[in-house]
Amino acid sequence: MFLEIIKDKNNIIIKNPECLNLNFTLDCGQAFRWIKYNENIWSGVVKNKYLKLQQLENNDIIFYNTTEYDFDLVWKEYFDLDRDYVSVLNSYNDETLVSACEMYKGIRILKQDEWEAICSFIISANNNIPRIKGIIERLCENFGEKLGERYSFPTAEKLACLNINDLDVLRAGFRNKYILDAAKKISTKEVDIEKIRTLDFDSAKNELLKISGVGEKVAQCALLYGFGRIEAFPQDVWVKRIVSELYPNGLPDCIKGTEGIAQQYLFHWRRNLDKKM
DNA sequence: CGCCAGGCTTCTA
DNA sequence: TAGAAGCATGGC
Repeated sequence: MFLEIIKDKNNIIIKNPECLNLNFTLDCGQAFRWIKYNENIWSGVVKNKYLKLQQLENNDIIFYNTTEYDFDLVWKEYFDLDRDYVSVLNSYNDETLVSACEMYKGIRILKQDEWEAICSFIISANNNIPRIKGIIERLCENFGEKLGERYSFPTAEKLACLNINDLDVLRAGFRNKYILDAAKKISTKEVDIEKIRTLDFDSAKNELLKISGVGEKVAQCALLYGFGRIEAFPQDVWVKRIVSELYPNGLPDCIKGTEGIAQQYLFHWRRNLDKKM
């Protein structure tokens, strides 16, 4: 998309970006590490980069203490800024989906670190979002590196060296053994992230399914949020609800190829629907 | 207190 | 191959 980027002292500012709303994007259940302070200021850590950013009333987004180099190398990809979301959303002609996109325009699919996405969505299994965030925060505080005011996501190599009971501090219950299995298989490249990047969708998914604790849904999430495969369509209980209520005979044709984006709008819309009732 | 959560593995028929 | 049970923990 067209971006007007301004350097302001140590900050980078995107002027009025099209289809990028931080409050929606950073808190719609795709990434679990963003913390909101007052004044629409958010802090997070991505790939060993601590970031504080803010969206102003006029829609501008300020990346605090960010170099152009880091913006181009890290944040452009992370916020999926090269994708034309306006065209994608305009291509949807399903009534519910159009309505969801109008209400929540500005959600983008974040391109997260692959390992972090795999591990995070293993933790997400049969869990709720507030608790997922807590477990992941404890994972980072206990086993990550201090970065600014936050901690990095621990590497698979770091976690692979731990004993199962070292993970008790997470209070993640039965998921501890899955986290450890994932860390071991990723760090030894028995499941090879670099290779997965090159594979077609089904082969990539089958690689991820070798990890204990990774089933169909977690694999789809890892592919969507970690590997940037926007054709993935993870179905949690909410999306299953949507499919059975609205699309019992199949998904609308208009989402073909961008299922993951449609899924995110529908997911957010459906969850907030229940909250408001 | 009971139901449920961005599910998975294992057991059973 | 399909369906149910069991799982840890805690949000609401």
